[in-house]
Amino acid sequence: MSVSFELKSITATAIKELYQVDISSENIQVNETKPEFEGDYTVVLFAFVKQLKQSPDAVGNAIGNYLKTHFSNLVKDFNIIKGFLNIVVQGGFWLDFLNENATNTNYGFRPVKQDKVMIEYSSPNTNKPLHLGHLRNNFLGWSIAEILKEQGNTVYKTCVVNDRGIHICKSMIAWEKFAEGKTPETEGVKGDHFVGDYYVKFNDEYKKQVKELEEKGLSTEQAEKDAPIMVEAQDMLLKWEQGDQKVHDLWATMNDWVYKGFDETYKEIGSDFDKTYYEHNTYLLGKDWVDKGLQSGVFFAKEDGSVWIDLTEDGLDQKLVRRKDGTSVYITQDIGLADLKVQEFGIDRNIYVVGDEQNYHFKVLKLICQKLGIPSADGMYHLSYGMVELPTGKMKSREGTVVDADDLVAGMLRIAAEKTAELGKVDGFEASELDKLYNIIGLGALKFFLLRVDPKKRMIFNPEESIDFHGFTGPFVQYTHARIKSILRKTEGENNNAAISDDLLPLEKKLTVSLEQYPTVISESAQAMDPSGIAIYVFNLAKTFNQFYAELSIANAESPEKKALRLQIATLTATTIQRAMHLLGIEVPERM
RNA sequence: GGUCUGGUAGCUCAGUUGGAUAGAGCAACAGCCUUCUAAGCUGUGGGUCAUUGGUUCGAAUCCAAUCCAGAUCACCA
Repeated sequence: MSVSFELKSITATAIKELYQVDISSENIQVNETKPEFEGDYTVVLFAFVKQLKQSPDAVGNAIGNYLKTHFSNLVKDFNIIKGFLNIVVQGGFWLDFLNENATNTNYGFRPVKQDKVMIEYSSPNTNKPLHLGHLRNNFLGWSIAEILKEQGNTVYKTCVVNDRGIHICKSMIAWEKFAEGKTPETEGVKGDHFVGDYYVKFNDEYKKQVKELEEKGLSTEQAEKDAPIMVEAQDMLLKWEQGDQKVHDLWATMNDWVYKGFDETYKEIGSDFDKTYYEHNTYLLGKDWVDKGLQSGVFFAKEDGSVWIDLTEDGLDQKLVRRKDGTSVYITQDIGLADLKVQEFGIDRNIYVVGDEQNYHFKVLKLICQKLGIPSADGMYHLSYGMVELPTGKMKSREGTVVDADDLVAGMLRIAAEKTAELGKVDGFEASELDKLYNIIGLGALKFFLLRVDPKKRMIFNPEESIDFHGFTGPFVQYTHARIKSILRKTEGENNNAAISDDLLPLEKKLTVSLEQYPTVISESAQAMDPSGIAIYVFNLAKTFNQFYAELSIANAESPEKKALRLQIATLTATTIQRAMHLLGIEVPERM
């Protein structure tokens, strides 16, 4: 149990003993004491002085004295300032903590939950390559999966590939018209980019045709509908749905090109999946649920035969679930897929990492699944994240203003290589080791940049300014780890047991207190489905270590006891950095 | 128009269920490498927490209204 949790609990005990008043420990506020005051943790007294009918000073004194006498193993001393009860934790407590955890290479792993959780993330369309927005999605999904695993859950990562539909047909039509038999192999272009280029070509041609029709006097709306290339794409979609062999062959070929490209990108950025669903296999799911819903009265039919659900009582609108011609809409297959996931994996929780533009959709989906009684419907959660925008506004693939994922990653690796070369600290590295290092640093900077902000907030990325390698960044944290490892290499095998000594110095204390909070940070991040708390935490931990490092010598400490103590602190800091960064999908180097 | 987000330093962002004098990084300026890796450390300047009102011992945080930005409300996916 964490110190702050323990303090809440014993404060509740004290209040009960002293005043015979029950206050739940959750309602007691314990903060870290501000640096300008004496103490480690602070109990905020205002919250219950009214209930106890005494002044903050009186209450604080009573509680402080009670804790000091009855919990002397934890509480050493206290002081009260303006309604804040500052508590000094026994120095021995911190030493015990270090002795127990310093060599624990699994520090932070706490199996407190045993749910089966599915996390759907990435879910690309197969008509164009991945871009910066996908990167945010991929990094978030992967990180949340690791965070939930760290809490003991069993996690299945899944990807739903949107491999059918009008957007694919657009690329296909453009390829038929303009490619003259070219392939990714003949052109030496990555498959997803190759297909994406034809998607762009489609839109160029489409725009041209619309303009021509408009000049002939058609309305914009009519021109958009009548443009020959669009008509051809629609026609191709129809043929695909009818199972036309030639169309299916082309579709399969072009999708394969894209998959190959995606696989490369996923490998590069570290995304992986336990199960991949393809939309061409799932888009017909959910039809039986519409019938069941009609029978049970969850859905209702209108006169024209279309099927709806009325969500007005839930504050939403009426929503269509089956067209009058009997065909499915998008949400129908989501219902079916949600059910399929439960059948195949027996999941308790079903998390979707999808952009916030679909907030409404997922609200509806969850309500429908709950009303239909699909198992685990209550465990459905839309991990909604904000769009990544450019200073000029939204990225638009049709207008070529997207930041391409592969380009961005390549750029990050190049910058990592340049900076590393400038600093010249990696003498003796072999070429393969250097490549590995650039990869660790470049991707570390990128992932940290995207994960350090609250997922639900929109974020702005300026391609003109490269992502930083100093300050609140991945490389800063990685560098701190490398520094520690350098010391640990030199002191390997030395006595690593801190003898009992007097009080810790301020920076020794600050680091230790911070280390002790790590498991709590993980559970808060898991609870909030938000990796940014971990990024902020690990940055602050690294920063504190660097202060410690600048002020105190570890290898040449003033006494053997101090050296042992600081080695413990350094060891646990390295472990914590490594594990916390891993939860963000970021590796840390031994040297850099 | 309805619903939902968001608005904090020049820029990018933190700020736990309301708590002490609102914090980081970047950028700017001034210092620190003969001593464990300077991708580091120390210091300085920088704020009407969008606006107005309310709730109370106390509000960036809760409530209401207003302004601004975005998303969404398709027999599209």
